[in-house]
Amino acid sequence: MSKDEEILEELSEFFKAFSHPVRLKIIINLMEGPQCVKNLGETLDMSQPSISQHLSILRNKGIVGCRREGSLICYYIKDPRVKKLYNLLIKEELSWQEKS
Amino acid sequence: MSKDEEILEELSEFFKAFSHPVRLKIIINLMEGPQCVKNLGETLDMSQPSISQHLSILRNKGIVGCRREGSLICYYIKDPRVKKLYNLLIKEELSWQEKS
DNA sequence: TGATTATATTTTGATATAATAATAACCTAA
DNA sequence: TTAGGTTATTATTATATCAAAATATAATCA
Repeated sequence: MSKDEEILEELSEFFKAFSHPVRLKIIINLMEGPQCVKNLGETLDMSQPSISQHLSILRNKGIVGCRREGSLICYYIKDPRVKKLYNLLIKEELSWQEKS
Repeated sequence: MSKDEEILEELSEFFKAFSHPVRLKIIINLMEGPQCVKNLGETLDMSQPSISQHLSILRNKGIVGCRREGSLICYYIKDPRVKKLYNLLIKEELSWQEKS
């Protein structure tokens, strides 16, 4: 596979991370700051395994990172492109977010 | 479904359009200007039905539009978010594109 | 150590998406 | 009207994704 093909593969994988409403929710929440899985689950009102599965997808793509903090595992946005994308296209669509 | 849920659904569908390398290629080509299906097929070296299927996906999401021009059908970028996204995240990753 | 809380992984079944081949539809020109 | 070139649709099969349930792992605390 050529260099350009690889780039397109990687880019499409990046966008695939954003192509599910639950993952979008997770990403939007993490944009406000690092969160542990438990908090995410409570905020989004979803089952723990479901949250965990989507987090592992985001982790495998390098979109988010995580660190253990005692008994909790704290997730945070890792890929710098996320912030760009959030500011450019996502933030302004969200009615519950103030535009700054 | 709440308003916010709908927004997230729509956004995730938008990103899904970019989550396949062939669709990315098509979009990148169309960013340089409108193109007929035949040209796209030759440029991307892909089967006509495959191109046509991906174009119909992009069409259904409102990402691209098309018009007939004689015996050809000409596709063009329709969703204004595409240009933003292209300039922000895609252009700079492509080695064959000059950065402006 | 055992119990509890927090998180991850695996499995299963349902659904969606993909590639390919075959066919249909549409336009133009002879 | 027929032929040739262009595009779309359909059907099929393979693969990927999804949600949900069950189970496993890891840390903390009694």
